[in-house]
Amino acid sequence: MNAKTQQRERSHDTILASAARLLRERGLAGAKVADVMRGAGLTVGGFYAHFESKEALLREVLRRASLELRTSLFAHLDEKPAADRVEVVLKRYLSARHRDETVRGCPLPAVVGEVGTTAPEYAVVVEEQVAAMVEALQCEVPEHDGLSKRTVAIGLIALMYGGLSLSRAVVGTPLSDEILKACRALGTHAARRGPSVTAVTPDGSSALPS
Amino acid sequence: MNAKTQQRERSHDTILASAARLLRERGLAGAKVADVMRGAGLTVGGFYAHFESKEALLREVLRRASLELRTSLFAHLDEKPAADRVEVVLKRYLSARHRDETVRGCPLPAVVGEVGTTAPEYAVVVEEQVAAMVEALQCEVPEHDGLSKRTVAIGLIALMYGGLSLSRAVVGTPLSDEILKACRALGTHAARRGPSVTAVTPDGSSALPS
DNA sequence: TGTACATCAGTGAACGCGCGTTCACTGATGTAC
DNA sequence: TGTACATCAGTGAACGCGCGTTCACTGATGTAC
Repeated sequence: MNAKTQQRERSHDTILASAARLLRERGLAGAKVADVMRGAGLTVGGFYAHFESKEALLREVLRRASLELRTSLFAHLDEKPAADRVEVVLKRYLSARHRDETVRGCPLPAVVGEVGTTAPEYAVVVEEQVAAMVEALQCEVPEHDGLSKRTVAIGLIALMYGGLSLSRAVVGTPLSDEILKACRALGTHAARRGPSVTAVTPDGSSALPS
Repeated sequence: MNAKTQQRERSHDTILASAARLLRERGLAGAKVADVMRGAGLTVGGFYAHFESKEALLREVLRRASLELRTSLFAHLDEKPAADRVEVVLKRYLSARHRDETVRGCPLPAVVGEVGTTAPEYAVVVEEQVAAMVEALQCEVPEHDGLSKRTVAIGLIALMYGGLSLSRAVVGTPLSDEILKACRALGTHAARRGPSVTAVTPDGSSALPS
């Protein structure tokens, strides 16, 4: 292992780290090559010795950031009772800390809108990463009378992603915290065993709404 | 009313309509002034006789598009039984049609990500419009044992926005339809009356999960 | 009613700026003898 | 070990392109007499 080769690998990693930060903070279009390199303590010109293109870099960064998120989101879940695990994930994802630490955490809020509009070239990567999230989360969903675990997992991911995105968009207003709180509550409620409509009241009458 | 004045107003409206289409299809940065004017059958140069800036135009468009969405989303709800109304709204918002008709419908999926990252100057408008959606939806939420109507409304909006956005980002894959379906199901379930955990089974034993 | 002038919606080219990408060059590190 | 040459990570300026905005101009419509 050369000093040269070592330097090269170190730079490569620094660029990836800088790009990951900027991608989450500013999105695909906002993560500019010159800024990424500046963030890595380098100059623009050197970029193309490390990555084929901006697109190739961001694809790689998306994969890594997404894996990182799953790791931290599902960390130490085995220490929690099975019935609480979804709630723990909801609390972690829909926390004020996760909202405010734009530099870390979930890359989706900064990316999904662009992929649906001007950057469809990242659709495959996003699909892979959302699918991976679904796979991971559905293992933690408790038995549910009305809905499949996969259905609950997908719905919760949409709720979490939507809540965090909206909360970030209106950050600074009271609505921002309210969104996080409401999504945690609704998510926790929705993941419960239920469907409450088929439940029966203690006196034996049906609780079905008219 | 002059022919000149009439022409001016017609152009103004055409520009707004063209911008509304492009904003939903390509987002804030993607709705380029030249394209908006071309879409209105005009040329770039004339734009600044109608609007102070691109930002002023898009602000106006966001307000209008958002109002339009609420109107169509809550239309004819009085014809449905009160208990079904939330489900109707969920079905309308989370439909394949709404996903595919990018040119109409909800402007949020194309906009929220940018507002949270590179376009915070639209945060106030977005906050207003999300708040208006919450106000409108909470009136349709049925009584709920565990959660306030407002909490349910906010959660459902995050779920709908998140589901539609993700579904659009992965459009073309099987996951896209699956997301819409799962969000409809989870949303319908979550808006139901009970917290199911306090329900009691017919034989009188508690249904509380261990 | 006709004529001369004023108004103004819209045109199209240009300006300034920022971006992704390329490329000739530099200088430190590595290699051959 | 020392010397001459090769390699290659990184530099910084330039290229081509696209964007928001400006502005001198055009020509149809409106107004005054």
